[in-house]
Amino acid sequence: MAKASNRIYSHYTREALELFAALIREARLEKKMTAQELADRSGISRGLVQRIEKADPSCAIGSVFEVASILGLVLFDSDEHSLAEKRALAISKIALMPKSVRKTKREVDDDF
Amino acid sequence: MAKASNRIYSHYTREALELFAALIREARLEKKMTAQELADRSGISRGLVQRIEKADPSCAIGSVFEVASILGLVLFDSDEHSLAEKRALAISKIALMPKSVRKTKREVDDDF
DNA sequence: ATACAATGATCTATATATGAGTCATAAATT
DNA sequence: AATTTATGACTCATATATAGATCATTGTAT
Repeated sequence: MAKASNRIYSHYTREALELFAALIREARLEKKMTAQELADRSGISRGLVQRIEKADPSCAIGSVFEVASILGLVLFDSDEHSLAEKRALAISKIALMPKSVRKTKREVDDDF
Repeated sequence: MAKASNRIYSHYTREALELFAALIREARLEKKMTAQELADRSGISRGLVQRIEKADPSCAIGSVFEVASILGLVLFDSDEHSLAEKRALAISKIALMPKSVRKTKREVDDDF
């Protein structure tokens, strides 16, 4: 068996994973697609689709996003900006920031 | 080397991955956290943080979400409903749907 | 200008995710 | 009610992601 990997995840992470999994399964059923079909179209195995729909944290993020994409799920809630725009925006913002973080003696980071 | 896995991903998937990666790096720099620090707090290695920030599709989704969670990134844009609420909603919706998809002779699924 | 710490890149070894089956059960259509 | 397909659960073999180094370089701060 896959041994379930005894890693620990935050509550938030688990819930996000479970929501994502539920959205995927919901979309698949809505589109009346079998797990096998979805697997084929996504270029992965049926077993992996099953694990994705069970919110297995060890699945490759690329596979999960691809499945979501095939199902037409909207990632990162595109409201005003498109996905590409948001990406470009974030990247240009990063360009303006210090490229590496320097730990001075100034205690831990207290930015709140 | 990791051999980069020659899998193919949709354009949408790639952009989503890159946006996610950018948001993570941006948040880390904003919080003045070193890659090592983020790795420690997330329970992963620095190398993995690097790959995540480079939008490597093969990273485990659990690790990526955990990193995002540590950085306080909001997954699935919680507007009206909380993450948990959305999850519960999706799950109860699934419960009302047919549990398995049946392929009749009625051509492929033409739902558009 | 110098020092030092963080990053990026790369390598190796090990753990483990994934694909490819199989089987039993559940559930949808007839 | 009977049939047949999709699903869920499991096993095994193999590919590969990950941790854990090290080293060169870049960037920050003094």
